Amino acid sequence: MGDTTGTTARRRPGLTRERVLRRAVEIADQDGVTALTMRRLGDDLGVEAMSLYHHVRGKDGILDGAVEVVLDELHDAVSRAAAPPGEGGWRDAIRVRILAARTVMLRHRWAPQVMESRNVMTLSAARHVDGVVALMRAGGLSWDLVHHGLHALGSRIYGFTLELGEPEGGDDETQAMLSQIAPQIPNLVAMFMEVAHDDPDSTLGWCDDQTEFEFGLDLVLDGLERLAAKA
Amino acid sequence: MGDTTGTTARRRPGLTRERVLRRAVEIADQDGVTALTMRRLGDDLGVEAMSLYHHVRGKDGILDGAVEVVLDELHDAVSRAAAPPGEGGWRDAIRVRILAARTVMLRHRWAPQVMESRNVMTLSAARHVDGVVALMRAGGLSWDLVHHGLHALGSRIYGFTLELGEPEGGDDETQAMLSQIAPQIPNLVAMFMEVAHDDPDSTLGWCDDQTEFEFGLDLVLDGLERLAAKA
DNA sequence: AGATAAGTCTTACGCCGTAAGGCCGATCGG
DNA sequence: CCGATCGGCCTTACGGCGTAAGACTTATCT
Repeated sequence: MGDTTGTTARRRPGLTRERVLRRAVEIADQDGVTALTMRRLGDDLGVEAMSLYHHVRGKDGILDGAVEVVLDELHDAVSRAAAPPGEGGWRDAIRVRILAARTVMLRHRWAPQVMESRNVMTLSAARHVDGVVALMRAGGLSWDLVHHGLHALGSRIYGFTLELGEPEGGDDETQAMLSQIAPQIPNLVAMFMEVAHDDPDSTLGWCDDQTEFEFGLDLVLDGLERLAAKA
Repeated sequence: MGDTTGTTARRRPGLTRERVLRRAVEIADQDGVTALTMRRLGDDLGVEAMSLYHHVRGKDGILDGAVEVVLDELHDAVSRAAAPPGEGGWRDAIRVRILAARTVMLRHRWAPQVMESRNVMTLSAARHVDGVVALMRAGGLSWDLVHHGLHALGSRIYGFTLELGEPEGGDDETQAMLSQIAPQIPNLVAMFMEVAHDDPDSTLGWCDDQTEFEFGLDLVLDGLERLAAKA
């Protein structure tokens, strides 16, 4: 009380929560989230690891903060991409928002993992979801349908779906083992052959992430739209 | 060569890969995957941590193996649940399989996290997917639609979807903060109020996982069915 | 009986997150 | 102007992690 100047700071910090978190995101972007270590982060900032604790709650605080940075970035991207209200249907409006969110997530490949591994329902996350909810409501969906719809979208609402077990058939060993077990999964093999045939110039990694993401997204949005129309 | 008895074992092991992995799963089930550590696992088996390395590739091998155990369990459950072929549509047949898979995942809450965090495309996983592919093909879906369908299902095919940020509004602090930011997420708040009103006896955790899982699953399966019919 | 080799244990290293406390220097009350 | 105050940073240390290296133990085979 009686804080005349409005600041009680006795010394100007060389470090800042912002600076710490921004560098944390950079490290995770460049070298993966496992490289994001208190000592490494301190080194990168020209500081001892323990000094970080004056600006951040600890490792968990850094992870939370890094996600927060990404979500802010997501918010910006979504805001820029959002069409003025009242143009087109709710379905396409949501589609645009989510695809904008996805462009951010693609810049921070570690973020999905981290977000899934902890309870991320911060203000920035909630505001993004809130925006989608608003569009659904404006489109005439019932609260109940909105609720189920959010669950159906799942993490897709943030622009990502964690993918299990891409083929990854690079090295000879993998190839050999694959041909070993191929008889036990004939349908999968047939599918690979067929789809690879359609798109010859891709020996591996032949699944187009963007296409598959949009396919799944549209499947869900179409389903919701149909349920909304039926009601 | 010339191994007359068929076994070269010089000494009966007190440990076994199977015993190690089974205990690993039990630890993860009981105390979470962070409690699954080499020393802890060794202790539980009455053995030093380093002894485990003669039966398992290391920590990664244990994690992979534990997932493998779960996937085998999943395979059993799915096999038992699978209707004899030719009964009913492919859609419902797949639905039954996936819901059976889900019962297994609910017994091993750590498994989704671990499965997402590494490339799980082992034989048991592949066979499960292969079975779903077979049903889709029998139902007349094109290879292309099958492929997209797998992506759309995502990890739901294994019976789980990782959920982001359940409300979790237990303690007073959370409640206070929530009422603080409520004005910034009016639509979400309205939805919570409405849905909570429909189901009064649930102050929190009011999202029925099973219901939501099935809703999302049906949304995807319905979408695929419609696309298949249109072709 | 001696050799062999698998199974287990011992020791040790370099990481990790962080608790506890000391030092420095900018700011403020007098 | 000066000494108290306290925020910012550093030092040291602890316990836990995964695992490399190698010694010991013991069941089996020749």
